[in-house]
Amino acid sequence: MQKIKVFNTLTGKKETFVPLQGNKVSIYTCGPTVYDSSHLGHARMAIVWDVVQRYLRFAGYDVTFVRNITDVDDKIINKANALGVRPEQVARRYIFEFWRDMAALNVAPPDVEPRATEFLSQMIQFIEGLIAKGHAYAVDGDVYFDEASFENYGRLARKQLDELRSGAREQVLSQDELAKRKRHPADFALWKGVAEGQTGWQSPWGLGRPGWHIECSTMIKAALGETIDIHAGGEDLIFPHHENEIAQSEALHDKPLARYWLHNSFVNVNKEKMAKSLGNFKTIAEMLAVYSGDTIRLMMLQTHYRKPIDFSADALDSARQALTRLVRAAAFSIRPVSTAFAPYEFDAAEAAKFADDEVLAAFHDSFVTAMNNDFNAAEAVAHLFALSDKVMASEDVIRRAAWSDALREYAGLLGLTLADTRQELDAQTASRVMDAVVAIRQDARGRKDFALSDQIRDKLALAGVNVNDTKGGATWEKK
RNA sequence: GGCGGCAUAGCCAAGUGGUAAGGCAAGGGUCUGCAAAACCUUCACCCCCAGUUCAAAUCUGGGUGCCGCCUCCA
Repeated sequence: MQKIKVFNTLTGKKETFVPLQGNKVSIYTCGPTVYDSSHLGHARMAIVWDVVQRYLRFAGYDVTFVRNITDVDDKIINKANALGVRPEQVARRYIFEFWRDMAALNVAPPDVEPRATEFLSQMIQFIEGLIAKGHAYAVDGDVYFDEASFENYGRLARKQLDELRSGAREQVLSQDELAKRKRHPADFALWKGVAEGQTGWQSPWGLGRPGWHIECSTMIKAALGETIDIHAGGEDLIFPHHENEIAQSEALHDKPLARYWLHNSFVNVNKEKMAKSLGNFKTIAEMLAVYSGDTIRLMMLQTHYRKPIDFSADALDSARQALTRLVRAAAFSIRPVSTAFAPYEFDAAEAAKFADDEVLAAFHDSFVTAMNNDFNAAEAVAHLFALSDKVMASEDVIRRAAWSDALREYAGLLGLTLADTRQELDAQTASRVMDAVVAIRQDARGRKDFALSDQIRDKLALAGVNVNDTKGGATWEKK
């Protein structure tokens, strides 16, 4: 078993990863709120935890990876109201879009993908449990978590409850109604009452909707249990989202929610966080129209996951260029390219063969050493380039193929397909190529070189394209 | 204001005590009708100041600049 070090936000240190039970590893990450298209920031999050999940399986762990879908949310409801459709329709549309984006980025689907709407009764039970233990209180159809009743509040984000007070009070002043209801300004909603006719569910406190944080606590419990190994997400979720999850779950269960808290940094634009609210985002679909999933992934992985990435076309162009070199080297592999949208599995039997080759044994060691150090994919990628150099420089056909196989296998561990698309023409390129051929033929005709122009037309016909000479010039069409 | 983080070549970036991975770009060379690819090759005293140490990009203190969280947010 590999000795993997991970940076734990809870302690602020790198720690040796030890699962709770043997080699079983439970991971939960907060998935998308499906009210709009996903942008590159979401792509980074998905890619980072996809790689972690893949690497842990590679390292021999029996991983259960859970990523939820938040399909109950004010933003979804607002959008549905604006469009005059039902909230489920908004959610469904963006769930499909999210899945499509993930597939294009070769992000393996999670083992379990719970949706908030499937867990309403469990959430209500969870809240009832908190009230019974004196950690929550109901007021006029709302239920709030009583932060003063949970002494560890603020431990993850390193915040003191009294420090929060000043900031929170300003919020509350503008919301008099809330101020009257809450015991402490920083208390957060577990359940929010809504008026008849609005989107909501029946509960002991009347019609209402769950608060944002309770769904994750509830789904973690349902899918993985009361204590999980790894809880991961974007660093902006540390506070208040993850802090509140801890408060809810630990207040109810009296045991740690997660042993390791891992957080990824952002994608920035001009050194500012890419965010919906700032309007500086690029959607995944927009970028996929220009760059391949592999290119986007390589760009993301060349920076360590806890460091911000400044987004730029330059960075993507650079990654595309670099990727081409890996693809060329991987093309010597005789192994099939797998781009199936399926849970990742490392081919251990195949990899065992690599150990007989000293070049590959050394490569394996350096790759694993890099990844064991808090998933340093940037360094691991550097080793891929070193291996691809060896492939390209080798004249031993047998070894070259073996090295290329390994390149593809380990790249796959990082989620890179290295699919060779160098000779796949998109419609636009094909059209330009035809224009070029037709122009050359026109030149030949201009010189009355009919032997050449007829040869071009015949060969194109064999290739499935008819050229038609008209008064306005030559046109072409597929047969 | 409180808390946390970052500062490495033209650009991006890894590296937590022993004298700087990798990618992009650029220059030289081999090959080549030309070009591309490939191969060989060149390119950094690590923001500033002080300190600890035989030894610091790496540790400590101070400074400067930038970012994130404290409100929805990956």
